[in-house]
Amino acid sequence: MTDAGKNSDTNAAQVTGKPTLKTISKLSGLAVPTVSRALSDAPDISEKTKKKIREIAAEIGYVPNRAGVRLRTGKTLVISLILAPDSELMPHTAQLIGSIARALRETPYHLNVTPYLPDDDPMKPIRQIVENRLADAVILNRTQADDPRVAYLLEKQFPFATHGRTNMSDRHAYFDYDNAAFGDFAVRHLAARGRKCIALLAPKQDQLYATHMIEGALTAATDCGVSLTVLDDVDSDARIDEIRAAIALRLKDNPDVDALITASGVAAMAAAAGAKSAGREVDIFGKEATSILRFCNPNILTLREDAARAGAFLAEAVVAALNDPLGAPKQGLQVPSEADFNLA
Amino acid sequence: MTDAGKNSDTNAAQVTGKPTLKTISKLSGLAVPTVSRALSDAPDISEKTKKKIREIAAEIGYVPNRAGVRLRTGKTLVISLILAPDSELMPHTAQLIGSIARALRETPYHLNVTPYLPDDDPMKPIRQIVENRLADAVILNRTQADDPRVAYLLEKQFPFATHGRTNMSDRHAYFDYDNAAFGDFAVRHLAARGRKCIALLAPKQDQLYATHMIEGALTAATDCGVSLTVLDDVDSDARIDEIRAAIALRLKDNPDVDALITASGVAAMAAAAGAKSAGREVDIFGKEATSILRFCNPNILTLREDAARAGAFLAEAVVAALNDPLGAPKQGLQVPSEADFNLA
DNA sequence: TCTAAAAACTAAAACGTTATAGATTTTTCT
DNA sequence: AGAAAAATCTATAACGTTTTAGTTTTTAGA
Repeated sequence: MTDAGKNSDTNAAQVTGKPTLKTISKLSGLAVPTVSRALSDAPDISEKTKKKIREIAAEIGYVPNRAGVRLRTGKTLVISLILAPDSELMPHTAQLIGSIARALRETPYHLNVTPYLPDDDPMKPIRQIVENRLADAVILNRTQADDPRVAYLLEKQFPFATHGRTNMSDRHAYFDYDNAAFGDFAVRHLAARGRKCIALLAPKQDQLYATHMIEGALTAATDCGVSLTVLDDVDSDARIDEIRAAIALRLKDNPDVDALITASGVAAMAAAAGAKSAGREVDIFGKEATSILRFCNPNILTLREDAARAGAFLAEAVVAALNDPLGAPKQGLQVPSEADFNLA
Repeated sequence: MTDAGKNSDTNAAQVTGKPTLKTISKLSGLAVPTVSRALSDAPDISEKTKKKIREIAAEIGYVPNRAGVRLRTGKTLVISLILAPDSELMPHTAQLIGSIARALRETPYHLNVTPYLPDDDPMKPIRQIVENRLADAVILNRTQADDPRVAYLLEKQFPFATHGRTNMSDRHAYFDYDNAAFGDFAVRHLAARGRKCIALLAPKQDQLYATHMIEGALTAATDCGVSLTVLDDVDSDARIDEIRAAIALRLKDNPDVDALITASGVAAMAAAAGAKSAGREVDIFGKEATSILRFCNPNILTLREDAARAGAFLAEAVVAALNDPLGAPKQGLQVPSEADFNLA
């Protein structure tokens, strides 16, 4: 066979440099497309050939060139995490990022990070990614109930998953915490400690998690026969002293309040300080905080959110959406168990 | 000219889809390489042509295809941030990531995140990136004094920057905090408050920042006439109660200690709790903590580390290393000013 | 005005991959 | 044994870019 002869001529040569399909082609005497199809387990390649090629590939440590794949297929092999400005300041975000990236190691996808500034149009990075095909899918790490980015991605049929639900959640993959259960648990726990007048600090914005939290807290309050007031949350972007002062003010305006539920760890700490400076003894129940809050005074009860689990789930969900665009979107909810609470 | 004629024939056609050099070529009647060279401002293209091509490119919103560039040039246009397992748990890491990525928006580079697990070989991700050319440069976010990754990258002449100095720092770009100045300031401040017997919790490992911290603290202590003891830091991977207990134990073993300096915010909080549970009144000075620590009891004095500045610097430093591999590596040090301290 | 040099442009090739269509070999069936 | 069918493999082309080595045009020089 002239072919085999021609190939074996060049066998010895050119084994330096990063191995490519061409390298395997030369070493095996098979054509480049055959090698490609063998490695992708195509049906029209014999088992014997596949085995041989896989062995050579393993031996020389062949790794597909991403640029080649990308150019040919149009896939970027990149998943982009859209980082909202305020989430950079949340202690769990690094863990979320790390766990997404770690889960993606099992896949061909790499994680890239796309942040934007408070003044930026949140749609801009999304549009750039979709229009210029900078990624195959995106993960949104904080969403609003009516998130225009979600609407856009759904319209464009661009694969994505969100951290936090939206009004369109039945149509997309997400991971969220069961904030209704949190509100419920917090109220019941505080009621069991003898608290009668509980205030919940809820953000003004269009945030679904606050809605859920309030729902859960309200029904539990009715159930337990305690009162529940919803107060405007303090501006978490403000300076820390201002937060404390704002909370002290709310407590003065509501003299009967003997317990506070907050949506964030920072707010919880500020609440603790605000309560102290107002000379009030209140229980504080905070969400989304690190366990170090236990060391605060007054004690802060917290719900531990499992960012690592969220990240792993989001990675799997978004890869599932890529592999099966028509399948049902993966949806996960962390229902808090007793063990997730750091109680005093 | 047959050429112009041929091109104008197809002018109207094929303006759909993502614009490429070919699109501009057709619209302008110039060859693809001419367009390419015009856009990269090559010397052998006339100004008139350049202007024309740039206008068309802007009008149709041309963005170079990354896969094409990547395949042809071998550059990935990616910078990879190596995320150490423990840094995922540090509150500043998300901000570091965000600020690196934001700074890179001014460049053609994208940021991707490569985490590894405590059990993983730290060299593995680095080797993969270098050998398979998964990125053009890396940023290491925590380094040891004798970091094998740094040695490897130097040997391979692979561009990188580190967050934290090493023993080889004169040969690579880095950003670090001036921990000697921190140690100095902490001791002087505590001495000024009347403390006489200060303990510093330092990690056992091969960490240069601890060495610097101790150096600064020791000279200041001699200067101020107070005593300084260096104690083994507690294992920050341990459960939070264990950290607290470990600190209480150290305080019992050192009955004269009336102030503690810690290297991390978590340690500072644990120290506060440990001191309280040991019934001791000590001042605590912690580094690398969020300002919420101010609300703790006992009060914690902290040095604010500017993660955003670190990230922006690292991004610039690594891009500079890419653009000028032979130039002097960019090195930055955050020298703490009075304003960086959150004092009680 | 003619030639040499400089300026401006183009043709061809290549990076590594995969899809399509076609070619060859082997197997199966009569 | 011969033809049809199935199995296996290959040649070609293309994705979008840039580099190299030309080719053509313009300018400069005599």
